[in-house]
Amino acid sequence: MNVLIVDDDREIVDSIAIFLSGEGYKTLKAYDGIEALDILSENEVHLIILDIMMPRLDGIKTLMKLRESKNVPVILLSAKSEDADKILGLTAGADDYVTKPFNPSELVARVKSQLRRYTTLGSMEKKSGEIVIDGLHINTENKTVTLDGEDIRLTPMEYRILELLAKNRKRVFSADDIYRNVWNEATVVGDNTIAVHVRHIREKIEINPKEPKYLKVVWGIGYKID
Amino acid sequence: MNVLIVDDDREIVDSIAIFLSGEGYKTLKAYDGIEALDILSENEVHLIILDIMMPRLDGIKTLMKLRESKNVPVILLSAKSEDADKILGLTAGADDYVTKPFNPSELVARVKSQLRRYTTLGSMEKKSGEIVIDGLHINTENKTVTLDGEDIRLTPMEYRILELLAKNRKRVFSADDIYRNVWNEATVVGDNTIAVHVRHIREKIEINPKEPKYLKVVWGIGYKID
DNA sequence: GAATTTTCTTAATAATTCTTAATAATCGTT
DNA sequence: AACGATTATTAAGAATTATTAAGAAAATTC
Repeated sequence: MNVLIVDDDREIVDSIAIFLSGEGYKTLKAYDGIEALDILSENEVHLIILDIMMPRLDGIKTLMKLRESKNVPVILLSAKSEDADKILGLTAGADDYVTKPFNPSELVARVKSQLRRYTTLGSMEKKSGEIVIDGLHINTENKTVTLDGEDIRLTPMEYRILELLAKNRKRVFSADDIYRNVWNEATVVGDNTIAVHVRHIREKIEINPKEPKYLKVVWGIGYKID
Repeated sequence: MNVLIVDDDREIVDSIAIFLSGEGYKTLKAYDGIEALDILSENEVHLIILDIMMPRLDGIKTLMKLRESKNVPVILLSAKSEDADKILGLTAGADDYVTKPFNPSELVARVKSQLRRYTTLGSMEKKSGEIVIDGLHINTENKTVTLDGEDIRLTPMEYRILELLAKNRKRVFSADDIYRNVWNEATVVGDNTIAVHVRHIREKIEINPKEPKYLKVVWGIGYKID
């Protein structure tokens, strides 16, 4: 992993470089914004540590310039701890903001944190996109359901109810719980909607709806899958 | 975008919620780690703001637990500004660390910063002019689309709708939203135009338009690609 | 300016969700 | 075990929303 360190104070650049090298990162150095952009255009850079106060081209302007073409994580560095500056920096496209003087270990931790998201990206959602309950497979990525290999066509509402119960096996949901989770609103009194949906789901995923294997009733309370 | 706020101090939770709601985020609330994990298992959460000091299950333990299955961005919140705590938190899998008392606007800026990386995902390298969704490649430079290598001929209007949805994956657009974005004007009542265009796009990019892989319907709301 | 393509309109059809009501199962009480 | 009360299941259909087909209107191309 290559980290570009940008600051007009060479001592700071060097000391940061030493800490990062110790953690196994390759470091590149620049001493103002123009130099930083030059290096960026020629090298592969995975993260940038960018000081704000610099001659020629300051950190914020550099950040805005590089954001036109690159999407690499940027940690801003600044002597000012003013909130307004932090907000400005973060709004301009920074991923983090550290005020000087800083603890080198904290900076290293923040570098690692940003890069971790880079490397483990893509799996923003659940790590496993599939819930398996015996023959019932629920793919939460493409919202598809198969039963013993056979594709099951569920309506959107039916799918959401099934996914809710499948995600929380053994937990019992009352009709009202389901309503809240799926519709995001309280139940209307004397409502039978959930029961109807449950029936439809059962018709599709149960061989014998009278003796449900998956979607079971808990009398007086609600429904569950276990 | 849904943000889960976790803190045993209800006042803090409520005030953060107010600020985030003002920015258009949906908020969910929990008052300890156990509650947080419950909510996480049932809801789609895009970012978590997590206090460290909490009864029952503290923030760090909660973070470690949820990292077993989820990869959602987490901003830690703590009264302690000790470097050691920050480092511990960041190492445990947090994406950011904010100390109390904090400036609400700064917190909002950090939330936006974390979510920006989430939404503009995939394009870690140069902002390539290409959107890739499985076999579907959309070249925003020359406005061309290919499906599994095959060239797809879309009309200008169809292309603009597809690009809009593809650029904002997972986001649901109502017919009116699409109208506003593509035509820059409000929808006429009782209009079916969007549905027809969607159908045409589907005919071209979906192998089986009945079971759309890319351009999906969200019943009662609109369309999306995810 | 004729031919072609693209966009929009209309209307019929299909799918999904919700409501209602009748029936069946379960439970607690006697 | 019989009873009434409660709760669940089921069926049928109404209301809502989406899909589809066909063709008219508008724009573009040659």
